[in-house]
Amino acid sequence: MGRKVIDNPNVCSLVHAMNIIGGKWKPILLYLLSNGSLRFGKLLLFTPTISKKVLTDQLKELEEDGLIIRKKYSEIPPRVEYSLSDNGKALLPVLKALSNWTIDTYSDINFEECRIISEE
Amino acid sequence: MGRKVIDNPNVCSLVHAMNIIGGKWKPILLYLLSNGSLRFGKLLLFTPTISKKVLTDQLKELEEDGLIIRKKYSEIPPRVEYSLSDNGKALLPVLKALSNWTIDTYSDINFEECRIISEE
DNA sequence: CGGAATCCGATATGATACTG
DNA sequence: CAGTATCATATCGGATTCCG
Repeated sequence: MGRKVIDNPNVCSLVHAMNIIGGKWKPILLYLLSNGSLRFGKLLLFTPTISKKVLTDQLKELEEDGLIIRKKYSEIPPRVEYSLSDNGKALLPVLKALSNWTIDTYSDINFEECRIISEE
Repeated sequence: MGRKVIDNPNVCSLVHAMNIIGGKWKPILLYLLSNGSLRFGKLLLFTPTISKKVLTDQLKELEEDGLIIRKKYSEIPPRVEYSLSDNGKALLPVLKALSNWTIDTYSDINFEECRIISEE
């Protein structure tokens, strides 16, 4: 009786990747930041059904994993700007490829009609 | 007071993508099937810490989402073979790109040392 | 052999109220 | 404005048992 060893960095790196960007809102947040920095309130506005707590948690995790940068201005009232790090920017093409695969594969779903609408 | 509409198929397709491949073991299962079909028992063997229930659930979801094909042979004892569908195969380059990004970005982690070992 | 059924704990997500 | 703190709920992942 031998031994089967599956020694594959691809598998393990994928598991790691899913831990990092697998959160429900994380791809959205990264995409929202792809055109420049946004304040906490704007991110909250653009993802309408997210709660403050969850947004805070996910942003904190993205920052800890080095995908976004949090810049706090010591003003009253406080202001915080979030933006993509270089690592976060490097992920955008991958997210784009994943998006394209999804659109091609599930052509019965009209992603054009999927809208996120906020009052401002 | 105007209205802010974020109408982006990229965002929505990404959410859909994460629903489909965001499961803890799904990238692993897809990768394991990249070299050909495998039986239920082999998949269970190659992902040692997974339970039967979770493996069953995840395979069922992957099948329902059209990424894998389940072929059941009416034998005693029963035999079931799982393989990638064309859609599943089309996802492999994306998973590879995600893997590469992860390895490049988190170079402090040695994914080479990450092993999955099973007796057989 | 390849599940299904059941139960359970852990984690993820969410609603609400409060604060510097 | 940008969070904390608290509580509640939902979903996920896992252990065990049973079955054709």
